[in-house]
Amino acid sequence: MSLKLAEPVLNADFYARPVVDVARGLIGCTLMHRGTGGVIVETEAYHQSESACHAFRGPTPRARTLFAAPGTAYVYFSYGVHSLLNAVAEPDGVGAAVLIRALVPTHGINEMLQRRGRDRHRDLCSGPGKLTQALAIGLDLNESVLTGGPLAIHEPAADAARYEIVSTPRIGISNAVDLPWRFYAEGVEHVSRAR
DNA sequence: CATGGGATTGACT
DNA sequence: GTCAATCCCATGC
Repeated sequence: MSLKLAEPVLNADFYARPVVDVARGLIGCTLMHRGTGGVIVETEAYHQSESACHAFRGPTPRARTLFAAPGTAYVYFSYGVHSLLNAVAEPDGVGAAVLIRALVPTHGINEMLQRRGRDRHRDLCSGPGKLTQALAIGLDLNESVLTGGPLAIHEPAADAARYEIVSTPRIGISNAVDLPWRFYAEGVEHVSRAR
């Protein structure tokens, strides 16, 4: 298996756009970390202007990363159990990011199955905490660059399937529940399931 | 400094 | 359907 994908890594210009556009644009792209990865099929947008975003109260120690340069990885720890991965968007100084919520596993599947301790493909990366476990993405990668580091997101292949993108309210939040800022690829089995 | 909650998941009733 | 796990960090005194 090759270590690198043929498709180019998304650059800072891709991320330096309105966060909702970036969230839609990331559907179909491939997230890779050291030989493991998959195609992004579910995302959510967060922006400092709305109260569900960690950046809503300004650049606190945790939220500081959200204000970093576009294409920075924002990784934080949730429920004392899971790391969650976001891609920082919008120009430098604006607090906004896209939460990566689900992948179709494509690379290093055996390794990911081992890390997850389960044998069902469908459960490998079908949630924000699952995919970080499968790809071994931890807090050490917070503030790392997605545009030229071990963690990277690649453009879709030219012959990749074109997904129909559906938008819904975001999952698991108690503020700004009305905004339809969750995006997923319609009909894909690896999208996170409603509880 | 003490306290409370959370962009979740898996196990169990 | 219900609940515990488990820790970072935001908030308030």
